[in-house]
Amino acid sequence: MKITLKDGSVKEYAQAMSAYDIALDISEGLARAACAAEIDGRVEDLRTIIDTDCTLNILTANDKEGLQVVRHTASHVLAEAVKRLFPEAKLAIGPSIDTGYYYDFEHEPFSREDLDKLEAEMKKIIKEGRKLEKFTLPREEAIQFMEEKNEPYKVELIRDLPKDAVISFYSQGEFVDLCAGPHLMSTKGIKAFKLTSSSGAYWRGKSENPMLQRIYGTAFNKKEELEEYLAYLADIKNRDHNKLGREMELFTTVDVIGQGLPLLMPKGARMIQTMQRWIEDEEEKRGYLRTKTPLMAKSDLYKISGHWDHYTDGMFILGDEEKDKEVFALRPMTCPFQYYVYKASQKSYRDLPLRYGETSTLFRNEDSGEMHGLTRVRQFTISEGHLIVRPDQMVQEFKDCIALARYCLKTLGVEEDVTYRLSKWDPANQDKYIGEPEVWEETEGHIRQVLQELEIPFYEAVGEAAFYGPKVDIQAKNVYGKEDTMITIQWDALLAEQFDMYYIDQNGEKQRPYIIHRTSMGCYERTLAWLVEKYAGKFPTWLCPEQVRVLPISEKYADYAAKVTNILKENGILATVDNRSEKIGYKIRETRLAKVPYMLVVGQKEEEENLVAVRSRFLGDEGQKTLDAFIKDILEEIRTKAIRKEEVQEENK
RNA sequence: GCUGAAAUAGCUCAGUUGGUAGAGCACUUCACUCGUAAUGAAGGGGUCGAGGGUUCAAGUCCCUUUUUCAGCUCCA
Repeated sequence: MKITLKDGSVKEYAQAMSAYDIALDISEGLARAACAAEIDGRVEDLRTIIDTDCTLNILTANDKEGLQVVRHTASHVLAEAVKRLFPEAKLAIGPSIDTGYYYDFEHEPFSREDLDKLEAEMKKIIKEGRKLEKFTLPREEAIQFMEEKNEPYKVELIRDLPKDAVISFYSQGEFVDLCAGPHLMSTKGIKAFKLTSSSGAYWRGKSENPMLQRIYGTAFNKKEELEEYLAYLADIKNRDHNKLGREMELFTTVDVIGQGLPLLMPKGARMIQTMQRWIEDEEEKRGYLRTKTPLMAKSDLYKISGHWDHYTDGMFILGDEEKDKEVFALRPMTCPFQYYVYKASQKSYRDLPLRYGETSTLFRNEDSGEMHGLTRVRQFTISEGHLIVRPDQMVQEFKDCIALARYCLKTLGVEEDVTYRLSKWDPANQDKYIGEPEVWEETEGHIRQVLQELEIPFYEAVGEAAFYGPKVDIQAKNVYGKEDTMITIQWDALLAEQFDMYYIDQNGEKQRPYIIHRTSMGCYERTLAWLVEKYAGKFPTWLCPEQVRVLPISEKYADYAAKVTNILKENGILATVDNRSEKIGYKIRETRLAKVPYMLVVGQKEEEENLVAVRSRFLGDEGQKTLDAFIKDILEEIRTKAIRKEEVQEENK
């Protein structure tokens, strides 16, 4: 609820609220309060933040901001518990995060048993109902205070604060922490919490800094909410592509093949084939020309492209520059290969734009700790493309690339699940990039304008550009909330120069083209992973590696089942038959667990009348149909790439 | 790359202080010929991720290594 005060005085309001046992903490520009108060005869747990404009925000248990205050306070309680049980630990930082909170400590790694002990200690601290009180110190005294407490990380934090900053601390009994707040007034306000995990984390997020131990926890206002959240965590594990994708036999990994080199099994490979055929045909319709270029090249090529200077760590290099006459590298991108396709003949301004597309396998030597399922791998295949365009065509072509990307997202049913990022260079880190600052500012401005004209909501990120140009990245989150780039569209006004690409204009003069680097659907492996998690394995029919399974009631009807299956296959439908001598219930169970959209049960009745009994994932038992009618319906569903929202909810027995 | 955890049958997992490797599912065979989420019986299957060490004896203890997971860092 929000209350605007009549007289505009926080202090007067504070007096009035004291009737409700609400304590106010009035300081620089902002007043904060938190309490348990009785309102309208009901006791509610309230946390309030009062702005100086005297609008009172009462944060109840359901407010996101209120919950973050609870969590931040829980992190202080955690810090106190650690100090009590492990006095030698040094404190770093402990903020609230989307899913809860964490606190970093300099200490030996914590075990699960340690976390359990810490939870018990936190419970005690909460029960003690410690009052949180804020006080401030001048800079030098604050530094001295933390030095006395032997907290070097805190001292470093204070030293980095602006010279004129007011340095605030919160105490809860004998435990004091450097903190800007806000906090609950009492530790009693933490109603339900849990320490979820611990792991190493670099001090201030820099890998050259010492590694601290981070303890993650979460907190909620009600026990039920905490339990719901923990159940949710367990549930999303079942959608995790890395688990479900292996269970469904979409992919696997093998020790002796190596990290980041997943094997796509028949079902996963079939899904990728379906997507690849679709994308290649769609790009053809949009004026793309196919190329197929080598997976490796001499180092000379990468020296021209700039990759040898900017990206050798990320490449697989074959050979040794000192010993070998020629050194090769597996390609980490397709750009220069397609440039040489362009350069193979002289181009007129009339030839542009030229849109080259390639289903391109790339190799990137990711650090060993980075590999994950199908989303971070060392070899992957991407719907890559480069558009060579005249500067006057650039904006329109860039828009068309975005339109193609959006079409792909819409068709896959994921258009609502992405965010658009304008990835810019970092002016403070210019040696990571090529080209002049003015060019960067200008091209970033063009992309910004394109996004605005298309009315696409986006955010901007410094330091995320390619070394040759800014880009639009279309980002998606996995089930755990971790973000990955799915699609990228890059504006490149520089590489044509490096490769001496040109076209002849109306006046017979050489001109530099611009280049758009883009993906239409992105990387097939990563997209597959995304779809597994989006649909929990229950893919739209057109994407399913097995669309129909024919189930004869008994072996007597095997011939009819085989006939039905063959007719389906002749119609391009991915169909299989289960001829085992199992009961029909058993076969149905297995087919459902395999998430096959349609099963056709055939027995005596069906064989006699040339029918099939349809049971689908969407509607359950759909009754008997002629085979022709079924084929007509499913082909229409596949042709339109329909995404059917309805699913029969049945228990996993 | 860093920190931590893990690796036992195709899968999910059990395996006490070191003393002859287990279950369920799956698989194979046989019987049953079944009408919409698990028919019954029997059987096969393991250098306990790999390499080295300690010991009379190692799935178990130690070292190295590979892979997987969580997190950090990185991701042109």
